[in-house]
Amino acid sequence: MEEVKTGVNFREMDLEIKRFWEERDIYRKVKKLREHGPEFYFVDGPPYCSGAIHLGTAWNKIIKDTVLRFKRLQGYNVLDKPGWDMHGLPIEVKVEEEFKINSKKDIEKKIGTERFIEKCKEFALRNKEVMERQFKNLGVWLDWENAYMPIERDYIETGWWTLKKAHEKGLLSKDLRVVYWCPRCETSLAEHEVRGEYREVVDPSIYVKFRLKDREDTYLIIWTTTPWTLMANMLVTIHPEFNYAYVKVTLEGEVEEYWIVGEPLVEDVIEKAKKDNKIKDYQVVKTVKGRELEGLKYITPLLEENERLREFSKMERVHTVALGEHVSLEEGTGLVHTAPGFGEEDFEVGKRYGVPVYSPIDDRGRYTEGLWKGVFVKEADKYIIERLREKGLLLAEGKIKHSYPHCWRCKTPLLFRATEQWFLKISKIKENIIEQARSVHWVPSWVETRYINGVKYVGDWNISRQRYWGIPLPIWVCESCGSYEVIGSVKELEERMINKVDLEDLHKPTVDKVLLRCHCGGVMKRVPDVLDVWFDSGLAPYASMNLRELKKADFIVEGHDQVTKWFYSQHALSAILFNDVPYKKCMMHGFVLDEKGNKMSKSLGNIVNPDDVVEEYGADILRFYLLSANKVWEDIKFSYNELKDVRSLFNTLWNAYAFAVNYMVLDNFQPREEYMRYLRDEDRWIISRINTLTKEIIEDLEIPHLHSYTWKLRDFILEDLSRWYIRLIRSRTWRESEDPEKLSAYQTLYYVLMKLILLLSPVVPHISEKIYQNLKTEEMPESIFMKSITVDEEYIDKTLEEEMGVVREIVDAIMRGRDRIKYTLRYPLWRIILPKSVEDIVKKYGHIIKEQGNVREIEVAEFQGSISVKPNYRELGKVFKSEVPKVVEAIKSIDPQVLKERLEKEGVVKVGGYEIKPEYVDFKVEMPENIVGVEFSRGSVYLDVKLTEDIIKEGLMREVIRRIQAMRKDMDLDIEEWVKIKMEGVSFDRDTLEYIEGEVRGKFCEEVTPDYNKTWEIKTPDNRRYKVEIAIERIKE
RNA sequence: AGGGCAGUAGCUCAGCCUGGUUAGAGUGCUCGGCUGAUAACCGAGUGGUCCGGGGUUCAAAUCCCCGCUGCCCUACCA
Repeated sequence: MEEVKTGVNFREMDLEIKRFWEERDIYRKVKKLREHGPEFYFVDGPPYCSGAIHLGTAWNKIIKDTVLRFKRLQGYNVLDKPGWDMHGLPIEVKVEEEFKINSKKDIEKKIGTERFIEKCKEFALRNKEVMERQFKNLGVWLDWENAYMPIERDYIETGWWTLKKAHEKGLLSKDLRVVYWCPRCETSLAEHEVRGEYREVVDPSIYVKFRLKDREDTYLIIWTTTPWTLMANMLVTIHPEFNYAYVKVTLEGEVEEYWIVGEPLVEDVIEKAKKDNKIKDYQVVKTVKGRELEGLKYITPLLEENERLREFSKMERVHTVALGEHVSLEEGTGLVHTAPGFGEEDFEVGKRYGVPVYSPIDDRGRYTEGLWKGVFVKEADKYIIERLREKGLLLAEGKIKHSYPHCWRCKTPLLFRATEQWFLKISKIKENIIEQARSVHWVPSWVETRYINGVKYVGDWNISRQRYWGIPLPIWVCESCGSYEVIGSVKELEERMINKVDLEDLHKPTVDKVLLRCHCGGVMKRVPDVLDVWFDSGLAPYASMNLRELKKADFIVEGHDQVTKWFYSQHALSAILFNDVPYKKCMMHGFVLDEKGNKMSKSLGNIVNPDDVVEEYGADILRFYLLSANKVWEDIKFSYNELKDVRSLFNTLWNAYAFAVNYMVLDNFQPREEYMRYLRDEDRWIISRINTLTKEIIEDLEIPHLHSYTWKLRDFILEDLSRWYIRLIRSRTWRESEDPEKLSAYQTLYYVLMKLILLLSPVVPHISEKIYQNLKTEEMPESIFMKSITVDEEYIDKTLEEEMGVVREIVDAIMRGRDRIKYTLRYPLWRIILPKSVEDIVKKYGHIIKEQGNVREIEVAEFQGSISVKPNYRELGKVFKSEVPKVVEAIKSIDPQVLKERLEKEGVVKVGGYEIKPEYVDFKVEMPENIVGVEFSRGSVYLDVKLTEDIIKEGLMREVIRRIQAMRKDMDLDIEEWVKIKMEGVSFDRDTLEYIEGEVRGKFCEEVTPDYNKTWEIKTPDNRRYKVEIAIERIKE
């Protein structure tokens, strides 16, 4: 053990400890040590290689590191591969920026796919390095050298294997589907790319009349915000269960028409129509259920403008009324214009009715047919509106502000367009997924609801992307017969390929070159698509280990944005392959927001860089802060003030540790079991406390409830250790070197600190290791992380813990009372009176109360005074329910003193017809004004102040000691340094002087050559004033 | 629009599951005290429409319903 300086710099310490771990290869040694322990399989949700971590990703890894360090302390062999998300559009975009290009055409024509891919790879790897360094700076111990990377051959192969399996199970399909399409980037976008990209836009809002084919005066009224989709209208969908009204409308010139509108919306529609139409009168003439209208044939309004629509209308079910549950009566007319080529729900309805999926636009969003061929569809809106007006089919026109998806890259409003894509048919196994989700241990538990609700709404998973940087789809299509095959491994591919391609790397464009022979004799070429990046990370549970079987993760944890993303994507794949969920326990954490609760973002300029925080405070302070600022599933408002609170907490810990060690060093203390024989009550108390704490913390970390874990540690450090235990043993530490009571205090401190730092080590690994390195003996393991976390049950004494709690309350009450009457701690209290309820406690721990409260006598007696009664509502409520107020009235109607005595004698007392039992009431002694009484949980403490000469003298003595000590401190003397003191203005007897000398390490002399002198004013409680001059001289060697 | 979570002191948060009459802690501010581990600590004061409105109950921060606000997720409601 070596002496410890206070005023610690946690950042310097954490760098020192990181060096220590590095030089001694501690991480590997710890892994090795736990090699044969029970396995704990952790799967890291891979962060995207964007180039820099933020506080949220820092928090994420700190949670993981803390939990895993704890599992290791429990002896588990933790599988702890980190992972990286490396493919995908975000990196492609960055690389496009580097090349100063921005279209697919440029990639293929100007740069070349090969060079482009090469650059993406470089970019991902470079970012990975930067982020890895940042994670390491936080003290995160993961198996960085063996991290999983989806760009590696094995990983890609696992992806192929997965798809092949899915195919074999009939869960892979090629379908025409409506997808998001960016007309500027000329590509489809994935659902997740659209998330968070909804913005408010103003669109046209029009009501259109669709005339029925067989009745010239009857119209279906529809509402739409995308007039351009009318060019592909196929159906009008209505709800089968809703009521639809035939409204007889009388227009200018006595023209009568019938409008079919959802019944509750009639007035609404008429109101809207009034603006552009002279409606003289209207009347609902008939109401029918939606299903009765099914099959009605109508004339689509843009029939003349699009040749193709005319062809389609000859088909039986085209341009008829269809039924759909998705129709609502919230807005519009209750009738929905349906264009299967331009909308997901429309597509579904269209499929059910077997009408063509008609999507007459090109990659850039321009019509490929019809009157406005070549015009960008949004541009065509106004022409269409005009045309409808001319044709008399426009009922009303307006604007609507609503949220609409945009391209996250170029901010262009997206279109919906039917294209051919590859899908995993989640719809077929959705019920299984939901069922499996119920077997997961979710933290917090309501994530289950959220997850399941999320899954309920997901459709089939579109896994194909018309992009470059991703796992290539292992699907080859025959150019002659159109059949396709899914390849499950590199070996299989090599066996099948009919040309010669080096398959070292499996990305585009390499695999694109591979040709296979079809059974029909034709040549098969790979589909050009790559996989959605969410497929990459979804593979992680087995691909990270290169497995071909399910290995359920014991634990995963990610932010709340991942509930419907990674929690789902990996489950979906495992459900397809193994019919099971790939994790047992799944925890969700929140986001880190700025101080005001805003999201941290570049545009707001409020981003806090974790590296900067670590640089200023050290990694441990940030770690503890992030795990204690809130419950893990709630968001954290990042605050430097709270970070400072954490720093001061660890300052306190450090000072407690320095206090202990410095005295131990001074006395050359060596820890020994045998000193445990001399334990005093307070020692046994804190030893019990630390073991209770250990037990509770193990439970908290098992869940894991990291907030209770850190909160309990904080309370222990501040309340139990620093503010109480050290205060109690202070006097024992000044004793001479061989005093067993001092040694037992040291032994206790040693034991407690060792246990404490072990509990702290998962969250503050550097500080704990630093303390451990100084406290450890030769025989102990090289690093704190090689130790095991255990509870010494035999030291737990619950009664002692409770009783000590009461002792502390009493002492605190004494302090409060003293404060109230301005009677300082330096003057002894002649006597205090405590109630009978704490008689045992006084008997056992009276000495502590006396010492801490500076009390001479404790008397145990019931204070005689007027009594008041307080009803115990909880108890009364149980018995009397609604009678409670009457019972309370009855209780209050009799003299409390009488009630108390009778209850004591008779047990049960009848008042006003109610039986009153002792547990129904509490009695309280009212204190007269002139008595100093202070309440605590078991009654009151009464302070009896009597100023005798003797008491004043003792107080004066303490006044003097305190001042000399203050002067020593001013002089910056070492604790053991001796001084000469000259004192004038107050006198003491010989014994007192000697006592003072002992307390302050000084000798009173007649003459000194002062190094420091000072005059003090002392006022005693009996209002005597002393002017005391004190001069101190250092004694030099 | 639907789902989940949150709303309590100037600020950060406990308490709510399991209802009990004086709603807590830390921090901030004011005043006082203590101190040879502590830029620490202790005490007093300051500070609350427990988001709003209904309901259940003898009793609601707590349970129920309806709203409002914020965050996340889902969503082309045409």
